[in-house]
Amino acid sequence: MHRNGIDAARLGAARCSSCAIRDLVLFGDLRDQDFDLIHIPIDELRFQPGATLYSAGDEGGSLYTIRGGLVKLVQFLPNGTQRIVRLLRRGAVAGLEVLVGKPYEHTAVVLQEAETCRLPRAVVERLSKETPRLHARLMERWYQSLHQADEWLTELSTGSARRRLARLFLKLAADAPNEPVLLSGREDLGAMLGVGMETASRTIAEFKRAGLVVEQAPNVFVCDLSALEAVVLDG
Amino acid sequence: MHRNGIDAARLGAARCSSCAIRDLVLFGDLRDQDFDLIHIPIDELRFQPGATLYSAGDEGGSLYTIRGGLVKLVQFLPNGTQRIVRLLRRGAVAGLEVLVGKPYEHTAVVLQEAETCRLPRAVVERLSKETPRLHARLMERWYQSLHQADEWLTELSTGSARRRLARLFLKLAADAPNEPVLLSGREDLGAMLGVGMETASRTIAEFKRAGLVVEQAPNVFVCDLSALEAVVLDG
DNA sequence: CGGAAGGTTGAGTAAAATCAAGCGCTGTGG
DNA sequence: CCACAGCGCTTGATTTTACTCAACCTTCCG
Repeated sequence: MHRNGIDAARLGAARCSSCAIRDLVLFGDLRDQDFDLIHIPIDELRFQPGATLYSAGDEGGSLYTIRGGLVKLVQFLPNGTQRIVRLLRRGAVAGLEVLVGKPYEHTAVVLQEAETCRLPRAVVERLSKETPRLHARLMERWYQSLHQADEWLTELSTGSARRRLARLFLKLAADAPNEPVLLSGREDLGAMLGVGMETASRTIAEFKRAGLVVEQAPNVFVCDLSALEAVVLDG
Repeated sequence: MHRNGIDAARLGAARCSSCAIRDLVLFGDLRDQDFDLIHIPIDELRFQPGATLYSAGDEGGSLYTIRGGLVKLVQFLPNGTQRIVRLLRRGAVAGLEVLVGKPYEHTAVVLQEAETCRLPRAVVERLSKETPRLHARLMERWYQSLHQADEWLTELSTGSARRRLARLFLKLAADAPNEPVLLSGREDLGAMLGVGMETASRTIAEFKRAGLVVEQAPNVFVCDLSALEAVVLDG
């Protein structure tokens, strides 16, 4: 089911050559002449929190470059529980699997208002045939995803709940220290760390009591990074 | 440290055009003329159990196509414990990360005698520039790795040790039912499931008592697949 | 024969799941 | 304006699970 129609706001056709975050996005080092090859417009879409970019099992029509905001990739287990396998932020690409002809593997749900560029599969395939520059970019994106997947396993699914939570905070704080870390509810937190939501809640509470984090507003955390480092190491 | 010199037996230069598993390997649909582009020989290497293809942090010189056997990719945590993040079998590629200029992310250790083709980075890059056919193959390999990483997280790092073990047996038995499943020791088993080795041992013992598996010889298991399915579902 | 490595098993402890109750918002309708 | 239902979160009590430390048992091999 495509909820794009109701959840997404179309901002207009993207003009990649004047993209503000050109150095980050998939099409970043294409040239104007490359774009002459395609005549399908690339839509720029804005999604509100809770909106779904696509659902697991859907036939993949498009990739999405995340220009801003936060998107979770969720995988459902047969038994009904769900697990968040990755978080996508500015510069990441969602839905790479459509390039090998597979349906979407995850459900992509927006956590923080997200701006995206929707790249129809045909466009990427066409450009990919013609311009080797795009290949390097594509491989980087595959690599980023794989790297994050491995990290997720070793850092967020190993050790006690305390350690996992500490590592999550550090990871989220990494690219913007001094900025508070935004989360999206205890349920999601549990699904990221592979623990129950009660355990997530209790562990957060414990961190707050110990002064490791301060919850400024619901789901907005100021972190004591060096203290969190200590938790990761000493337990 | 390169242990290849002592651990690997060089079988000779590979002739891809007459490869026995041509439809599986990375260079499977290249043509003779493609190979004219390179003059670096591709070595065919055989590794004994325990041998290391490469170590995490090494500057990546080569990719390895796994032609047979079994290889584990291990990631070490700062605290010293290790976690197996993936298993590579026939047709898989190890060390893709060198294609984006990164050092190896994991240590690749042979579990069952492995036959490999070592593809120097320069060869893959050169061929990749010239022949678009290789791109599709490369993307498939990235996809396979990413897919397996996600599966590993949701299936082998979620739920009780019983469920995880059952899912592991099912996964290993999947592509050759009726064949016994080969494992490589309780320590590795724990590192795959993210549990201690004692827990792995106890859980195996429990499965044996319940008749879910029979250990024909050390680390050789005959599995009752439907009974294992039941464990995954009902706990 | 003795030693080492891998495996098993037990007892005690720690951690997390589970079940359940209660709290504090927010939005809705009387 | 207040009552109340609903949701997300917290917290407690209990049970289950896995970790830890330790002993012991094989098997293999010098």
